Amino acid sequence: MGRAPCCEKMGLKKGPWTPEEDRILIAHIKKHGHPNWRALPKQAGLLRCGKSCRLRWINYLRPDIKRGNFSKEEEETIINLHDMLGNRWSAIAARLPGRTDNEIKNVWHTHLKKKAAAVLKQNQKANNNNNNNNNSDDHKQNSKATTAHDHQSAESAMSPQASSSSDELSSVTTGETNNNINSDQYCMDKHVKSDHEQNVDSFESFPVIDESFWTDTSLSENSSNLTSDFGGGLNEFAIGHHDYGGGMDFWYNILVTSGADSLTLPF
DNA sequence: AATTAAGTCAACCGCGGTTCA
DNA sequence: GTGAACCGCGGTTGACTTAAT
Repeated sequence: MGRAPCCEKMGLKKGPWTPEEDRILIAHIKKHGHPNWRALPKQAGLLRCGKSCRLRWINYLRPDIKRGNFSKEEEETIINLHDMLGNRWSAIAARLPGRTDNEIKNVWHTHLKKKAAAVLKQNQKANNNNNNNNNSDDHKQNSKATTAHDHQSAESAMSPQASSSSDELSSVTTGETNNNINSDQYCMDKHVKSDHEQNVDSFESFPVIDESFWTDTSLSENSSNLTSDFGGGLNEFAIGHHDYGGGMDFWYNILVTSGADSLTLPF
């Protein structure tokens, strides 16, 4: 199927935006919104393609953009989420209010990748020491490492908090959320899991879950119980909406069932 | 002070998914 | 059912800035 070019190249401007262009774009969106990005530049009198306008608005001009350096909490959140989600920048950005996927992507490639690699190196060193001291732990470590994010390259699977067990998955959230989740909320997750604690071992032998398994928040946003046939030894999974209130709408549990067994993983 | 290398980040490109006629 | 149009995403580029020599 032939695809029309995203915009007519003739006469359209490229490169950095001028303050005047910004002003025009902001004024137009304030007045008319952006129901159709392709038509917008023409209506606004901008010599840009719709794509360029959209990008400029999303990444720079939107009023709810948070500018400035990333906090330590935000950086840790990105590392943890990247460990879980891989390069799904928009999904990561959805959990960091005011930050854009582009900004997060840049910060990852410039700062955090190295940081995470250093942590990995440290962990590997520590693991080696542990292995030398106690070889009987090997099996447990390895089986626990076989989780949903295990498909990540070594480069991305760095975080000690998020990568070692499902307990720690529950700590992966935004800096904002970290501030909001108190120990009781953690207990909620842990309690759910402890009900199934005796089942955990049997789930450790599950096949690696492909990245496509993870659903976007937008998908599960409106469904408190999204269930599906999963196959590959799993009969069903469900994504449950954790309503903590106070901005915690993006917190989910994942229920995985296999035969009579089931396990709820906080997400 | 001049040059080069490394780091940063805004913007572009191309692709896949979705919608609609 | 098909194809065109559109949107959103992730990868990449390249201009600019800063640090090192």
